[in-house]
Amino acid sequence: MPTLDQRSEILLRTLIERYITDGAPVGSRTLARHSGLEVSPATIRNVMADLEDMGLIISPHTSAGRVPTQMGYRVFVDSLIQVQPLNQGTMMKLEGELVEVQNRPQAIEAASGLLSELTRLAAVVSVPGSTPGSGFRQIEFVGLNNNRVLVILVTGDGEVQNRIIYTERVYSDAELVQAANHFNEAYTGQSLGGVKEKLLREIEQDSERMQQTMRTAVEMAQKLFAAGDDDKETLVVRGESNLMDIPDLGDMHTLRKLFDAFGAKRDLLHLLDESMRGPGVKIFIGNESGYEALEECSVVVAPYKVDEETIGMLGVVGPTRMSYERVIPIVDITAKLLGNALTLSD
Amino acid sequence: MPTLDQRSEILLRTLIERYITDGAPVGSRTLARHSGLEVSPATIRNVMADLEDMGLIISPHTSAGRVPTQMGYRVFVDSLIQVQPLNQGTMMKLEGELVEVQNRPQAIEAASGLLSELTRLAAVVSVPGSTPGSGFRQIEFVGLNNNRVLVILVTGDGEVQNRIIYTERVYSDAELVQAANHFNEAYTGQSLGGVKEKLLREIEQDSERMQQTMRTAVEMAQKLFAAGDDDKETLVVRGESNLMDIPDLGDMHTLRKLFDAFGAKRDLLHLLDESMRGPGVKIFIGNESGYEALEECSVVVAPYKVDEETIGMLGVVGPTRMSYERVIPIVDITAKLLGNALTLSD
DNA sequence: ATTGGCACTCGTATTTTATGAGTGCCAAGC
DNA sequence: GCTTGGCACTCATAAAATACGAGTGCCAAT
Repeated sequence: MPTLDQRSEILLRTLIERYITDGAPVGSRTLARHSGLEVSPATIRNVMADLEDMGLIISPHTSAGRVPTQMGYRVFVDSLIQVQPLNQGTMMKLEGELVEVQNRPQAIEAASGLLSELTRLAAVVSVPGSTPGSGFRQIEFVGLNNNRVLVILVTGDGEVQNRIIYTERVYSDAELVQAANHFNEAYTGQSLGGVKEKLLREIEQDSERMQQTMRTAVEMAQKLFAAGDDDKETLVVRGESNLMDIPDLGDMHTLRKLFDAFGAKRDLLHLLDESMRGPGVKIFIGNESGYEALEECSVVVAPYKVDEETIGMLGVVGPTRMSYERVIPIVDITAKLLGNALTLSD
Repeated sequence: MPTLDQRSEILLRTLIERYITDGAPVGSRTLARHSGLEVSPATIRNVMADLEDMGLIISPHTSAGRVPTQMGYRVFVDSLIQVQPLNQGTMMKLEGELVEVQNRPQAIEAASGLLSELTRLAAVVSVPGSTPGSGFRQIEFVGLNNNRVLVILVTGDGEVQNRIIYTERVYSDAELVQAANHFNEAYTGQSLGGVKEKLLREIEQDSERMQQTMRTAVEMAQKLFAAGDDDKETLVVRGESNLMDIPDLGDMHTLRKLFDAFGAKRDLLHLLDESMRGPGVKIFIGNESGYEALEECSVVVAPYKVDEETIGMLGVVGPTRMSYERVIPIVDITAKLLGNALTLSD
């Protein structure tokens, strides 16, 4: 990264700020008026030429002003940005709506809604699947018709998973209750991974010698683990339609690809997962994200933590030309508040 | 509805068919060539003038051809349409993917995916909430920290609902188990409505005289009903982005309103609910739906039934100029197959 | 190093002109 | 009394011509 002298920094910053608010290429005269520097447009033109040589700004055509390049934005968010403190009202709103939340889905809903509403961009929140660390708490088997058994699994943090398994024969209610009791007595409090491991060991033993109850329990368990994790980590997207009002993303083709990405969720989820390491707000500008659909976009995300441990990510997707100064603190605070809300309610 | 003679019908039908495929106003010469009638353009112009007087077609401006009005489309779908039998391949695909489905969410997912893929439009599927008729089957209470109790309710059809209730005091595991037993013994198999009613009667009695177990059970029940239905009927929308490729909905403003409607879900859900009565495919053309966001759209929906009873709706949203002849049978069959799949798996 | 001056570029908006599909109407024909 | 060819007319759309002006790069002067 080439080093910039003070004046260049000021000019680059004001250029980007103006471009972000106006959306039009910024010329030397405008810049002279708004930079606060007491120099003529001609001087500024010289500096601008230098900035262009460095690859920080570019002019769309000969007789237009300059616009920031991706690298320009990068420098801006890394070292020039002056994030705005959060407006009193929005702070109140965020706290208000996130505190009175009762459970996890409600919290996610509130956070995504608030994010998209406050930033007027598309909000994304990654929702962790089965919390890996949380222990086994209770299990119930409910017999259905057609050799099917409904399994209800409650984990330590109060999450409920249920899935249906198909069995080879019909089990009586009594058998199912016994099997459940076996689990509940033997494994309560242990981690799910631990339960799985112990069970596999039990299965290794000659099943002929097991008593009937155990056998039933073991068959259930096998089927259960075979059914696999039903609840993958997933992604909530809200306020996509906000992006349709943004002229930068005007052409339908770009927008279509973006919406497809929202629908598929896979790529976005991957992007969020990858940036889970490390605290604080992360920003992907344009193709930094590595996904074609996000070429014209920036992604601003932050991790949210429950009990000091990061369990998911949240953020917004918007045009490269977004108001980072306004968006960053919103994403930052929302992540913190969501973490708090979940810590309290879990 | 003014009656049309044979020739007018043929002309209206071919005009609409051509307009649907080409998207451009249809003139008298084109119509003469494609109607199969052996008459001159001049004659056709006379008929077209009549059709315009009746309000079935209209010309965007003096020197363009004609396009169908809303009323024109209505007449078309009501009496002129010649629905195409379902393509062999798509039939196979529908059956294949909908048969191998294991549970309700999976089925809904498959149906919406198939609908949007086959029609290249936006698919909507209404997902019934707590099935009102299905009986009470089993309940479990799991104590959490902070005076919270997790309630797991299994209904007769194998659906699981869970919600968290807040209690005034801490209950021991034993108390909770006893309370659950009370419910499970007393109410299994009864309708949810019936359970609620009986409980209210129990509550009426002086709670002083109840034994402790009953008291606990009753407190749980009160809290539970107060918590209200968590799982409302909801709506799944898939393939919205298909609509962005459709030139008819080209202007961003229309599209934005449409996507907002998809996001809010309320209006669409209401529309689907209202048309639940009666069997078969229903079509709302343009503002027939009564919602501004759908002004430029048509909605094609059909109810799906489990055990002879309609439990939800499914269909597509697309431009008024959609290929009804192709879409109607797809929606129709998908509804039937989804019903079958759910009947088998429930 | 900074600045005013100046010729030059080039995207955008506006106007002009041309094109042609389609119409309504009329008078003649079956 | 339908049907039809003929014809003048309309008007959206596309292409070409013109005007405008914001912004630039460069240079000579300070």
